[in-house]
Amino acid sequence: MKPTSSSASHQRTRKDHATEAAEDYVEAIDDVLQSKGECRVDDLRKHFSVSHVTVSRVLSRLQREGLVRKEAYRPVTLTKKGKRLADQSRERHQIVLEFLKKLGVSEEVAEMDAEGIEHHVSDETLEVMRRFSDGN
Amino acid sequence: MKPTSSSASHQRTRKDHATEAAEDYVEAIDDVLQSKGECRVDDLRKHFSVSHVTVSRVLSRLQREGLVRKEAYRPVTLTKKGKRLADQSRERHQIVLEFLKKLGVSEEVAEMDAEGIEHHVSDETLEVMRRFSDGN
DNA sequence: CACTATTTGTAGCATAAGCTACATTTTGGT
DNA sequence: ACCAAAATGTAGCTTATGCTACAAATAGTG
Repeated sequence: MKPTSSSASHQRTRKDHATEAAEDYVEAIDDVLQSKGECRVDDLRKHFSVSHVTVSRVLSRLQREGLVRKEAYRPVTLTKKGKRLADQSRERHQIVLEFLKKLGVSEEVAEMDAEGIEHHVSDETLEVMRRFSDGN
Repeated sequence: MKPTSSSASHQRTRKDHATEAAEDYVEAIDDVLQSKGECRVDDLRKHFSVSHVTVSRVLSRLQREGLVRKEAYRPVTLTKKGKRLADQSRERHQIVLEFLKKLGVSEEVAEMDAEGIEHHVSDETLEVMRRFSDGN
């Protein structure tokens, strides 16, 4: 179970879409937890604009992977591993977002693009972005 | 058949993974066509490091969508629509790549990141990147 | 407490992309 | 021309995400 991207066995597609989803979900869960105290399937359903069924199934997978805790009809919580991933994801997100805004991209568009881009930026590029946003 | 992203019916996930694949494929096909004169399933198999079966199935979908032409055991060609998409994709790719390099990201990493990023950059951001690369 | 509305779960279907195994067609070499 | 190698195709399975429809649990209200 190595998320190394260029693994051996199955899957593929730069960084795995599954991993992207995991990052998006833990990030969203963490956000909801911080703003409302608890996070329900329905919160995520609204957040991602998908059916509750899709949310439910993704959460099951994330639970299998040890990122979230879930009991039927109860709120969702993040494991330590999930919280760590959420923090990392949010940090990447913030760096990309800040960078885009500093670059001159409008607030709304920067927000949208950051969500798509954050999963595809290497550590090197991220560092360059951070420096750019800071002193330059 | 609107690629508007926030459509009504099914699908989802920012910009559709299917669309990303389409862009990657027509871009790759066009590259191979330019460098070798013809493009075979096997060329794409190597390019994407997937099985020939996967390539074959994706090509069938792209044919359904009117992007490529395909006959059993023959080389693949691009339709006008496919060629147009390839050109657009390559242009985006080049802009992102140039931008990253100008930013200070190393050649190899810039190349890798550009592939991931190009599908998630809005026209606005792309324009900002272009300007940055040009005069600044 | 009961009844309804909301939330979540399950079943079952679709599409996309990944694979292996096996069949078929082309190509290449003698 | 023939036979083996390489390239493609097909069948069939997997995982991931999307949906609708229907069932079950929780919550809210009189």
